[in-house]
Amino acid sequence: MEGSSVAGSQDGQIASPRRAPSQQRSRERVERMLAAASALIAEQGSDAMRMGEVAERAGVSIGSLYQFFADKRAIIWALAERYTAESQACIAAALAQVSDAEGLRRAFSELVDIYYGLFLAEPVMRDIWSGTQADKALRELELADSRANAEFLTAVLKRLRPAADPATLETTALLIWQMGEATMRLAISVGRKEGDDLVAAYKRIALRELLDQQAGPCNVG
Amino acid sequence: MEGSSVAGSQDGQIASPRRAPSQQRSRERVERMLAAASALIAEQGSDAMRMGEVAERAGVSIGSLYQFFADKRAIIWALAERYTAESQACIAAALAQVSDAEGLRRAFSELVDIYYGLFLAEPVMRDIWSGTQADKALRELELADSRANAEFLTAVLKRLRPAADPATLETTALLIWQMGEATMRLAISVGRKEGDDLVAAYKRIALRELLDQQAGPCNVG
DNA sequence: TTGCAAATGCGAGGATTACTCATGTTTGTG
DNA sequence: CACAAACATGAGTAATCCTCGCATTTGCAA
Repeated sequence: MEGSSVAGSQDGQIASPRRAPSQQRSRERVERMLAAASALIAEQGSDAMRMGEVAERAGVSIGSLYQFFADKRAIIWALAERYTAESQACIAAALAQVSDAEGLRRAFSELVDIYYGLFLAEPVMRDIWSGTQADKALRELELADSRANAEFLTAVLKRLRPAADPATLETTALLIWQMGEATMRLAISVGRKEGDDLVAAYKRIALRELLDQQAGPCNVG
Repeated sequence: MEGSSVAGSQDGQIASPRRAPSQQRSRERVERMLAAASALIAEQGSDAMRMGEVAERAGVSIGSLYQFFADKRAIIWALAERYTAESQACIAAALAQVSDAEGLRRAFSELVDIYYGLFLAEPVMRDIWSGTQADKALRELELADSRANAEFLTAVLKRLRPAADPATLETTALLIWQMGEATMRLAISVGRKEGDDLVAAYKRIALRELLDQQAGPCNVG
């Protein structure tokens, strides 16, 4: 977010932070490193990605790699940050204009489709979010990302239902969002057809909840 | 499931399988290995668990460890299998007797509470299911487990709604279940109070869907 | 231009760790 | 008791992440 394309890593203990590239030359090299890492993750998964291979493919030495990234996770983190920033902007744009129930229905449906497409199309994002995150820091980034995304949903709900309890709306939005991500993960790990069905079912369930917020269950006794 | 408490591992390539303990002595040693691994995972997480430390704490040599477990993941796999078997039995028992809507409501609610309690109380299960699964095989085990659990839910739904499309019921059950697991993961990674709220909200959403299966959205459009 | 400090680049080597294997020991069984 | 199979051992191997001292390039002020 704040111009930090390079990160030190953390897992409770702080690893030595790294220099941010200040020259044009090194900025380009860092880009090549990230591109190489992205390609390797797409091919083999982040777990099988080797730092030496990243360096080789980027045309730099292993030492240069570690000049800008504190450790292996820092590279994955940097890539993840890019995706989250990108998708957050997309989500904010989709939900910003919503002012009524029908608008929410359309925007949410479209949003889910876009997200689903992203999951299907981006091997790197898929890998990073799909369980290869043996990493506390990454999980926390994911949680922060979920919260930020849910925030947009909360804002819409508050506009549509000003009388409702704000805390409840926040909980609902976070849950709906988290459920959506779980659905995506499930959907991409099963066949395409079953995945589509699952996403459609999620849409239905989520929309029912989002649009019918104030009512209790319908015909349950 | 079939008396196999010891597993070889796989990730596409099959690692050399290991001997199953046939003597009383070795069965006890294998138990000590699993207990040691469980304790270490509870303390530090499976990622930080060191094979040498497992062996040391179990009072066996590193060689003996590898006599019964093909690799590190095989130990985690074995522990995970125990938990899934245990929880599947629990779920089957809870849902077997359900024959009407009110019964489903009670059984499902109780089930979610039990599962939530399990997540909160079992550091090992939490660690294994909560993202430290940098492992394709484990994710597949989790998916198989989800399917098996959802199967019980599907069976109930089919009993309650014999007229409904079976494929739709299956999709719904799987999705509801996966959403539940996602909710648990989220709930244990936020504070206790927020976690409880999330679980409660999940219960409400899931039950609305489970009990109101055949109807469309209530007052939408 | 020149001098110099800071930034960048390099890769052999240190450190860690999962896992193997040759060898010795124990157990069940005819 | 003999003997094969199961079990136990731990030093050694291989793979990999990351460090560190030193060489080179860049920006900039004198």
